[in-house]
Amino acid sequence: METRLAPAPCPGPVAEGPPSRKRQQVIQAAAELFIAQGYGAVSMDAVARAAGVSKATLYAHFTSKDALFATIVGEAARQGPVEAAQMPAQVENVEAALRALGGKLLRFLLEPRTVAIARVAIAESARFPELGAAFLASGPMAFQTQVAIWLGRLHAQGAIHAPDADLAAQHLGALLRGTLHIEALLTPGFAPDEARIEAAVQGAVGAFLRAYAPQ
Amino acid sequence: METRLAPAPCPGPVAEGPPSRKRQQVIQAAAELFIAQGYGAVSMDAVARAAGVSKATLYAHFTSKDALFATIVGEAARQGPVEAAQMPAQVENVEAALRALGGKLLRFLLEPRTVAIARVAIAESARFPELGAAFLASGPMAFQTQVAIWLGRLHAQGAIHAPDADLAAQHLGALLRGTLHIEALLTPGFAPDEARIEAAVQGAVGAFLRAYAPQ
DNA sequence: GTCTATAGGCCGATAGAC
DNA sequence: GTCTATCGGCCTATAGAC
Repeated sequence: METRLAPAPCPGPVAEGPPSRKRQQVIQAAAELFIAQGYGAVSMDAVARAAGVSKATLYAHFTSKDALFATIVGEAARQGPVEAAQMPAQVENVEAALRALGGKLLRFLLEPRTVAIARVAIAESARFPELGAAFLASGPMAFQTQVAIWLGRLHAQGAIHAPDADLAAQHLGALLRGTLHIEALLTPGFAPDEARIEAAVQGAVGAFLRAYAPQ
Repeated sequence: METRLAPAPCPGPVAEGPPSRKRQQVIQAAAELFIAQGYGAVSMDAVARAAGVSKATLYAHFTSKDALFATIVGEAARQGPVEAAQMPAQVENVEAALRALGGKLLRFLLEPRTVAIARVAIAESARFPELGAAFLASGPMAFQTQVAIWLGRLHAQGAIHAPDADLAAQHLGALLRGTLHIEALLTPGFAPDEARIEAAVQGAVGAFLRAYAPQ
């Protein structure tokens, strides 16, 4: 539900193994490898080598390659896209606020790391269903829920006309993603220039405001 | 590497090797396996077994697993989503026409086979860049180009107001996809009920028409 | 062209010393 | 906890008979 509003209330270790130094090395190295190359292309040997530990140490901390992968991607998905500060309760200029939010979202979605994580999550969601669900819930859905609340507030203020705030949030997100998102997912090294991003944001916000203008 | 760029005009041998019976068996079996399970999870043994041939025969027709995979997915991507017949030159009821088109597109995008192909293409686009590009060009982009032409015609007729038909087509597609597409990609076995699909189409077309109404 | 049989290598996971 | 060394298996790809 909430992305990154407050630090976790329970700071203790959660699942398996203490947060030792080698364990952190493993997690960081594995994250880089899995995100960059995907599940199948990364061997436990490669993880061990990159982390500077032996394979036996690897298996002392994670019971299997699957478990390691699930841990890595699960944590990576929990990095929320936009902070709540991006959606102020009171706005004087709706268009400017939407453009700021849209620019933040779209730029986040197109970051190479974000794209790589999404690609891995989509690729392995068939093998790890709970992983796909977790990514969906803590990523796109969490963001959309926040936006829906915000748009509902704007509607109550009369700044926009969106009786169904959930649908409006879905439409806003969809318009912003446009085709850039799928292009990025299918094109390794995709990096649109700033002008195209800004144009996409402007076009999306324009269409959204025409569709959801007050009266 | 033997990616096919242009669709074969008619029957007849295409790339390498004659279209023998065993070859067709291999292609069909490999397509099913790759689409269902992805590149890494499918072994050449499994393909040979499913096709009812030996591995040696496999390698007699395809030089490597990579080449076989590229052939399969390249052909799968070429199955266009919507025929041009779905976009008549003259429309009396714009909303009804958009709903028909949108329903067709969304239902196609959510078909299990379509989702599986998209998932595989996204998953392996890092390893096979030309594959991602081919999928993008012959899938989403081809459809969007057709829609843009159609919307441009509607604009000229005064049925809608879309001075930038390309942008309008992008927005229409985005609104239709909404969150259903990404949900399907991340959720194995995702099957939204008809009511939800119809509601999504109706909401998307409604928003599109408000944003692109003539005056 | 198609088969059987196998080469040769890399992978995930473990045993046992320290 | 961490290491070195290794096992058993499955993988891609090939050799040679027919």
